[in-house]
Amino acid sequence: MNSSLLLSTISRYVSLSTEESTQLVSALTTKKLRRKQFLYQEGDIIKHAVFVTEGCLRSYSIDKNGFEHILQFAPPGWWIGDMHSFISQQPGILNIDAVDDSEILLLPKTELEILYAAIPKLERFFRLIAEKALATYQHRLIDNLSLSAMERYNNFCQLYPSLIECLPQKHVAAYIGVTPEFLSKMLNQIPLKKQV
Amino acid sequence: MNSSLLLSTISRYVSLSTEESTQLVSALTTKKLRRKQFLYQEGDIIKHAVFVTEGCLRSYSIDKNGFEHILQFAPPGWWIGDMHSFISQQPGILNIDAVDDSEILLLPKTELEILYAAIPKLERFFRLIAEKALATYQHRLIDNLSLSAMERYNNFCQLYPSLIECLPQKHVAAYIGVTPEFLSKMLNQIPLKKQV
DNA sequence: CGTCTATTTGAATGTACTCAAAAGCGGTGG
DNA sequence: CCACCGCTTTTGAGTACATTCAAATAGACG
Repeated sequence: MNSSLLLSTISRYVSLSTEESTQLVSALTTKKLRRKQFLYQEGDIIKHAVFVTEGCLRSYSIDKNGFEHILQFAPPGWWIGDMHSFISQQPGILNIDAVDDSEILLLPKTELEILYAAIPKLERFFRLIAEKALATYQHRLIDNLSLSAMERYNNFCQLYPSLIECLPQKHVAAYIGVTPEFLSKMLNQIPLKKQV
Repeated sequence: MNSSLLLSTISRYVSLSTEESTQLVSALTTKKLRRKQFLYQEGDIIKHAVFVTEGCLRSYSIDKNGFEHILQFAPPGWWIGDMHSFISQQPGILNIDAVDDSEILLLPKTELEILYAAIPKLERFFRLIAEKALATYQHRLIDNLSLSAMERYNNFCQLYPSLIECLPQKHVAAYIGVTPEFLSKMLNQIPLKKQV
């Protein structure tokens, strides 16, 4: 199983002993996902913490008009999930699927609770990454409230340069909060404006 | 010191022994804030976890055009802060001030680190509230991406019924992401539309 | 009362959306 | 290898939602 990426990620925050690492890894299962394959759909209860080792997943909601709004992309090394469903064990509002063929590690919530008791450092790790994710969402919300569509696009390109190359434009649009048509016009009208 | 609200809040997540509670409380300091008084300004480094016991604080950023965008209101029982600055100890982008005359508890980050080592249950508590806050931000972001201004306003009224009564309308506008003028028109044009 | 801030109102403007249709592009099967 | 299919992107015209700027009105507080 390809758990080395997970262990090296954890080691940037806390240092686990060999036994602790082994205990953690033994709680994991691997899963491969085909492009466009669902991992979770709206209404599901999230039973696992999900860590991406290959490919790319995304989480998104579908509004009452049928439009997708993307909350997060998860390339290798990232966690992804519907946090509300995960902590409350109630049906979630997010869909999670694979943008590319992907491989993920699944850590059952029930196992995680046991590991927290056995390995306090693991609880610290999840506290730290929850805090970091919280900071990221705070900034994203501020950006959505204060920046124009073009500024949000530029921001996205700066923050996720590797993603911009591999994502269909409509996914970028659904992340920054505009329609695919508008993003297309916005990007193609830059040269026109400069020529005038 | 009025730490009972903090202790009862914590007890909803983990149960601390009397000694542990005492140890925590001894790390706290109290501070009173007058209406409109700053606790932190953009560029400050957040050195404390801040818990509100009375009144109401808010965190917000000011964009390049001088407009305020409110990230959070914190009535009694809530934590507030610029998480990125708190965890990285770099200058923050948020302003935090008192909406009403308020009283807060300050827990220095340095003390908190010590407490984490001494009281694992406290680390669990902060993990749990970080995860809960994360879930809240995920939903808020989805709402901002998918709902109209009117729907975001109704949402706000439902989620924070006690706040709506005591906040100036322009703060509500700065939270849901519209101009004060537009919120005013929106609220006053409902009856007009219904009369026609 | 007077001052300061918040709210309301109006007209003009702008940003982004809707709907429709065409063009591009990648994969698949004949 | 080409033809076709489905999906993405582009383009255009018309529209809607929200902003800007300005000015009037209302409220709060010393």
